[in-house]
Amino acid sequence: MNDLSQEQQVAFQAACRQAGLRLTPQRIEIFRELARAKDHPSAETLHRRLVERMPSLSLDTVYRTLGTLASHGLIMRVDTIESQARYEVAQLLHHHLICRSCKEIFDFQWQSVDNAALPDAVKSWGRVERKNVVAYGICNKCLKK
Amino acid sequence: MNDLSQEQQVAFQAACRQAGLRLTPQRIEIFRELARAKDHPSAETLHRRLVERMPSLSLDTVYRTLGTLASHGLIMRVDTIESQARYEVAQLLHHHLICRSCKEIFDFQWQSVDNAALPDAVKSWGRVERKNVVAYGICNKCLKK
DNA sequence: ACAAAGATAAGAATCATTCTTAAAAAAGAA
DNA sequence: TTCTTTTTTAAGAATGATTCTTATCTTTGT
Repeated sequence: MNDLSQEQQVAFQAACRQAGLRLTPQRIEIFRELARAKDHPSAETLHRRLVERMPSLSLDTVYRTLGTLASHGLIMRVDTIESQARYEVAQLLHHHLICRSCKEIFDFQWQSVDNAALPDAVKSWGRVERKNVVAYGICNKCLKK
Repeated sequence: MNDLSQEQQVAFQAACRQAGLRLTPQRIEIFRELARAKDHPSAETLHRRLVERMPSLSLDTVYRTLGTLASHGLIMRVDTIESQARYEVAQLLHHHLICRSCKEIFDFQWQSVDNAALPDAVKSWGRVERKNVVAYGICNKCLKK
């Protein structure tokens, strides 16, 4: 646990208080595990990892907590065409590259898109809050198989 | 049914043959309905519409057919964070604007992104096949509520 | 028209997620 | 601290979306 995650943890706790969410060991551990994970895990994957440390943690709590945190903007649900929902801690702006074969999700930055204004046709649609690129392809590992 | 959809239909049938997929009335109607729809419908929505014309059509066939056509690239499954899968006919390159409130999906074009090369960091990842922007916000209809 | 392979309908089964309920824990007040 | 109120949790039932199984029917090439 380095300074960054320490800081992230403190920020998380402050954000919970501000949102009127109680700080429970479950929420703290679920957030910590998600922040540490780099693979945009599903509820089930997170639960599998956490049960080692918190044997009584229920899968339902993981689902419920991820939903709660996402609805308060503390974490993000990732856009995918998979059947299982996957999550990530809302980090600095980034985009996703998804392997059609192994489903691994790779984060990348693309500031020219971040800074670009959306086309005029979109202006009359409503209020746009965020925009992300989702690219699909086959990663090198899978290409070699 | 105008010339465009007529043409689209012929192209669909040719693509099925080429892919070794048999041309059944179910597949033809499912594709036709999806091509006509502008709302990126789910399997259930499509089934509801089609049953009027094809009373014996099973929901399972709609699911199966959408899966088959998507795996052959004839249609696309849309990236969303919804629980139901939604589909669209693979049209000319476009992007999506999704309303967080009513879930309506609006298509738009953004050629500067289409033509832009991905950042260098991505080049070593593998083979990228497509890239789409997914923007979230609240549409005007919902803002007025 | 005929055989072989593929596709469909119906319903059972499965997977992912949410709901229900009673018990346990957090936060604020005394 | 202890009490009180309200939230959160665990467990398992329930639901929603999708897929599988099987027997029957169709398409397609001959």
